Amino acid sequence: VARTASNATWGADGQARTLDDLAALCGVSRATVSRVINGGPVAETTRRDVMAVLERTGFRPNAAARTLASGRSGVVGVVMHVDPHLLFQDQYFSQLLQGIADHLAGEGAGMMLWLGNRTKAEILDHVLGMSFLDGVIVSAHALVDPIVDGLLSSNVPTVLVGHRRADLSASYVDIDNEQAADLVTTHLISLGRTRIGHITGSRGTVHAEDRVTGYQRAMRRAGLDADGLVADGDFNVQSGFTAAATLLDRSVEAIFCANDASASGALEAIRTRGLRVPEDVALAGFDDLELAARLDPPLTTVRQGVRQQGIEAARALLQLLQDPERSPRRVLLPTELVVRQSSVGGVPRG
Amino acid sequence: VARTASNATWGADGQARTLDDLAALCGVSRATVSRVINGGPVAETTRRDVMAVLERTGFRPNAAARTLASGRSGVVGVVMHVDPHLLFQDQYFSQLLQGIADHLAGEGAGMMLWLGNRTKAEILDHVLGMSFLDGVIVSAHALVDPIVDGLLSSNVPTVLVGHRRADLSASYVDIDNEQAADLVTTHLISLGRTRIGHITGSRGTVHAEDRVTGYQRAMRRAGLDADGLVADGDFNVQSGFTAAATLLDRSVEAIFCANDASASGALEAIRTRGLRVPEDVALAGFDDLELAARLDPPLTTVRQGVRQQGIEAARALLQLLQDPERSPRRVLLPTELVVRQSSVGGVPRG
DNA sequence: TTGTACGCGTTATCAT
DNA sequence: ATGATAACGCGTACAA
Repeated sequence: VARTASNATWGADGQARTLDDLAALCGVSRATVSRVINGGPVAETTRRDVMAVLERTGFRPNAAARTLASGRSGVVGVVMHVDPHLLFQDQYFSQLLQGIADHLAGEGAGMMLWLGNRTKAEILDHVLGMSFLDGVIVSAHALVDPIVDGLLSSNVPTVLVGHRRADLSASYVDIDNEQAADLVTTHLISLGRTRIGHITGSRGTVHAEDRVTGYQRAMRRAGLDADGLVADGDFNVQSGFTAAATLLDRSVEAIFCANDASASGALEAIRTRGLRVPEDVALAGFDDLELAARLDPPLTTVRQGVRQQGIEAARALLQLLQDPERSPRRVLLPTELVVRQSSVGGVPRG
Repeated sequence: VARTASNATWGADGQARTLDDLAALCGVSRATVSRVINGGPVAETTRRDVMAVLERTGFRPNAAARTLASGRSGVVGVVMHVDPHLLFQDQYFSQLLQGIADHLAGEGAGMMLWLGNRTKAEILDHVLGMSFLDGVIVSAHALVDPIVDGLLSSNVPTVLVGHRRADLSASYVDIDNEQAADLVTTHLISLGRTRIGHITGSRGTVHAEDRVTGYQRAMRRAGLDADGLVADGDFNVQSGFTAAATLLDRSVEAIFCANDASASGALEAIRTRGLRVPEDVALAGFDDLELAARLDPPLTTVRQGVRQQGIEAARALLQLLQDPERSPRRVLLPTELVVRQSSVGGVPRG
């Protein structure tokens, strides 16, 4: 490579590799070329000339140098630290990821991704090590999570998907899990069932705990007893099957599952006992992923726009980056009860 | 912020922000601190002292500056440009992604991800714009793909997952689709069936075309007629249902589907006609994702270690980066015929 | 409108 | 073993 005083270099093919190369090629200063690239004030004729050379050489600015000089990389981190078995078993995280990726790509932002294949401490360290990141989106589902804590106490702009009580001053996108769970439970109660069980999600996650709380609230309000009618699951199909068996032993007439996947497991368990849905046992899930409508019978559930949550999280982060002085963004997305045949499809009981 | 001649800065909290800060704090030169961080030759006592300050301040080197100076970022790109509907509908891409992410994380490498939410031209441009990437892994499934072409003709170290005839000189990880398809088809033939149909994957993809070729090869070798017994699908459940209906009209006795998802659709179509699997129609898929073993009856299929392909792709890329002079890495992973009840489970026919 | 010159925070080379 | 000092390639005040 040849090198001049102002660090211009040419590759073997004669292509321009640095701003100085183009400056020399165009007979202008490096600053002018930089202005053409970044949309600064440049005479129209000059711009035209430089653009031509730019096209011809296929020049690409060095991203690292650009980041170092400007302090921005155009790249955000996305952290979804989830048990691998849970990660893509249903479409929850896929949809979340797609929503985020869609919006970021649409805005021209890049995305670094961390999935749950290391310890939380390692991931936090790695993410913070990527100091060029403009910001981070992190799934905040666990009640105690060093990654979330670490990011929030760092100076990296951060948006949570989900939130804990302690995260009230952070930026986040979430739904009102408690309210939604109350709604489904109340729906099941309105069918005339009294022994209504609940299959929880993974204990220790915000989603699971809030949905339990919502379920209990609805039961209490209706004067119904929820004791012994809560069986722990972990958002998984298999756990739904197992937990449902427990509840069926206690002769429940309805089951509200913390998500659609566990509801599909519960459905299987009910069938296995020779019971009918919804005649003998009414069933409801949570999420309204594709799966729900395809079950037989189609599943009553709570629709939460998971993909939309991803989009909103990305949007919130980019807004935060654009205007760092702005106060935290907090987005609470609406949910909707979707009534299908798993709760009201059969012949009414009473 | 305070600033000395050698660009040392302190944040409001007194934390060290640059190497020069630590140098000043330790009473050594910036070079020495750098050596401590990167494992250069340093006196044991000095190292201990610097390490202590390093811990205390929680110092993190600026990644952009490091990349600019060293020419390496420790970040690789992963491009999976796929139709959103196909992306996470079955677990193929999830598993691939997880394999890649696992290995990269294990080796301490970062990962930038591009999914298929922009045009190929836009994605290629964006990826090449991230000039700090040490290398790229790209899914090469389409027969014509500007992303793959662009990356291969760039000077970015690239590993393909899948490959076309034209990519023989590139680095790639793949399986022998033609051979595997031949194997399944031959298995169905060995059951005594003669009218064996094939539901293709998305035409224009390497996987789909190679599997058609393998199917045809097996049929020809057995002296069987494949004319009119090939129905186009697109790797999707729905397409499997539709294509199977077509084939059933032509009274096939067996169907080989290009993947498990379309096989599950075909299964549904067969059932809808009141036919039995495998007594009336034997069925086989491709991939052996979780889905396959869970179908009723469990699906005969070809096991390809999708997750393993991801791991191997990541491994190949990292090897390439470690030793750039090395010749291209080409990995052809084995496949395995997994015989389940969808082909041999019922009462034999003849 | 354009050019000059400095700064971004490292790594790496070369003396010492 | 350690310390100057020169890259690395770009952004951007400031001056012209």
